[in-house]
This record gives sequence, structure tokens and C-alpha cells, in this order.
Amino acid sequence: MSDAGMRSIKQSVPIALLRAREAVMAHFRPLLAARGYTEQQWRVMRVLDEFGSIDASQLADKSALLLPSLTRILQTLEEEGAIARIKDAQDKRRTLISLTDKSRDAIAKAAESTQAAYREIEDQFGAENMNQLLDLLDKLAQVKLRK
Amino acid sequence: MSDAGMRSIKQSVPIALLRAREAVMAHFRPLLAARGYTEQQWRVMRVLDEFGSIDASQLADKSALLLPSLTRILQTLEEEGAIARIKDAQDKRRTLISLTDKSRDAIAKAAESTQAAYREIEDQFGAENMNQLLDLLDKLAQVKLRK
DNA sequence: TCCATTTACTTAACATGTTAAATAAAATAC
DNA sequence: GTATTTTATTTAACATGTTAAGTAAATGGA
Repeated sequence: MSDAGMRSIKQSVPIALLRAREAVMAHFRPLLAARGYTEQQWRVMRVLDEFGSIDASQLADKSALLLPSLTRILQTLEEEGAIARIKDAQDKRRTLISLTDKSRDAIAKAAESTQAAYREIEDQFGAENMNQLLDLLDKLAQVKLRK
Repeated sequence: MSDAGMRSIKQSVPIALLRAREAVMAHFRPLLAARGYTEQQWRVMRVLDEFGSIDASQLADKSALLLPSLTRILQTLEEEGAIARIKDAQDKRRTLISLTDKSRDAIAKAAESTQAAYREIEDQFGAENMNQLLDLLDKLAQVKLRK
């Protein structure tokens, strides 16, 4: 109220992104929780499933996590026997991470239900809208400011 | 690798939303941090600035926070003297929250820099794209699945 | 009226987000 | 070749996200 020129909170892009994401995740989260995975653990496992054995930095980048978060998540997943870590022989700073056979099976099963939910969302939202949205989101993520 | 039919992680809507949001917040967060606010504290204060005195549930809804998070955030803001809480006289379950004069001034100042950043982002991204994006995000947030 | 239910928070417990600092190994610069 | 800088990851500290359970006040019947 102190500034009539301030954009309404409803028009805020960060909040709109947050709400849209929350609406989508509300459909997925219960499916993952039923199998004992958090959203982030699932992202990590999907990336490993898609890319095979990669180092922690690449894994963090591809799964959109910060390294400190990834460190903790990998500890948990390792204790559960879902992933394995080995030091890179050439570069001993690096840790190479990969799925275990056990988790590969678990992922395939969990993926069935998440894919079904994804198709339903795409049905409701429209494939056209979905492509357009992904395109805009990618453009927005590229925006660089001067300075 | 276990399922050739699984959507690539790059095509994941939740991750695309997360990356876009992170790209935008990377511009705002330092501006808020310079004034000692987190992103969430700032959301709360902006809502209060826009709507005046409202109860915790409405505040949580408008600022896109869960109530447990809001409870903690309000404790912090109250200790800092940024907000005040009073019990609703009619309904003693409710707490009415409002800004202090002190924080109203602080918000007006911080808003100058965030608004400038917002305009820059809109310049780069395009007002047309921005409107289209907000429209799609709103549509996506509305999607309901059967069952 | 009374009790079961609902509503509005709050607390608790554990996972993740964010920033800064620490550590160890590799790469670079003299 | 050794000191310096950079890179990869971890640890620490504090804030928030998420779910479940707890508490107190209002509501809605029998």
C-alpha cells in the first residue's frame, strides 16, 4: 500500500513459477512418497538412470541441485543401497556415482506411475501448451542482465 | 537407460520450472540479501504491504508458503520488529498480522532495486513473452486430474 | 447442552535450500 | 620444481519445505 507503482504479488513471475510447480508436484509427490523417495532423490536417480556413471558436479547440474544438497542426498541413497560412489582413478578429487542394480529395477517400476500422471497432465493442459511453456521457460532461464 | 520410453530429464516440466525460477531469483536474491531479507521473508512483507492486516492462513496462501514455514518466518520477523501480531478479538483462533511503520519504509526502499531488476528482465525476455508465460503458468496451476 | 467435528494455527522431525568456510587434489605460474 | 591458484567436494550453520501430530477455539448437530 505504500507504493501504488509496485507490481501486485499476483503478477510476480517467481511466485507464478512456484505455484505452477507446486500444482504439478502435488500430483507426483504422493507417487514417489509411496515408494519412499523424495522429489530430489528421484531427480538424482533419474539423471543417473539416463546418463550412467557421472561425477557429482555434473550430477548436481543435471538434477538442478546445489552440491551441498547433493552431498546429503547421496549419503542417504548410499545408506539405502540405491547408489554407489567410487573415487575417480585419474582425478582423485572427483567421485563417480552410479545406480545399483537394485535401484535400477525400482526406478523402472516407479516410472510407470509417474509417466501415467505426466500423460494425464499433458492431456489436460494440452501438448501445444506444454511445448510452448517449455520453450518460454528455457528462454527465461537464458536471460542475462547487464552488470 | 533401463527404459527407453522414459522422458528425458531435460523435458521435465517440474525441472524446467525450477531452472527458470532459479535463473530469475539469482537476480533478485542478492538485492534482498543486501538488505537482510530472504526471498520468503520478502514475499511475506510484500503481501502484507499490499493487503494490510490479514490472518496467517490468508497470508500463507497469498505468499505461497505452507503454514509451518510461515510460523517460523513470522517469529523471525517479529523479533526483528518487522511485523506485529494480534489475536483476533472475534475469533481467538486467528492471528492478525501487519507490518510495522519501520518495515513499511524498508520495503519501499528495497522495492526500488527489485523493480528495476524486474524491468530489466522483462526488457530482455519481452513483455509479450512475459504475459504469455504468466498465462500458461496460471493454466498449468489449474490442471486437475481425475481421481 | 454437550460432544463430535472442523478450523486455525503451532510444534516436531527430518529433508532440502543457501551461503560461507574447510579440505584435498590438480593445474598454473614463476 | 615449488608456491600459488583453481577445481571438486564436503562440512557447517541457519532458513525453509514437507508431513504428521498436537492444541485451542469455534461450529454443528443430537
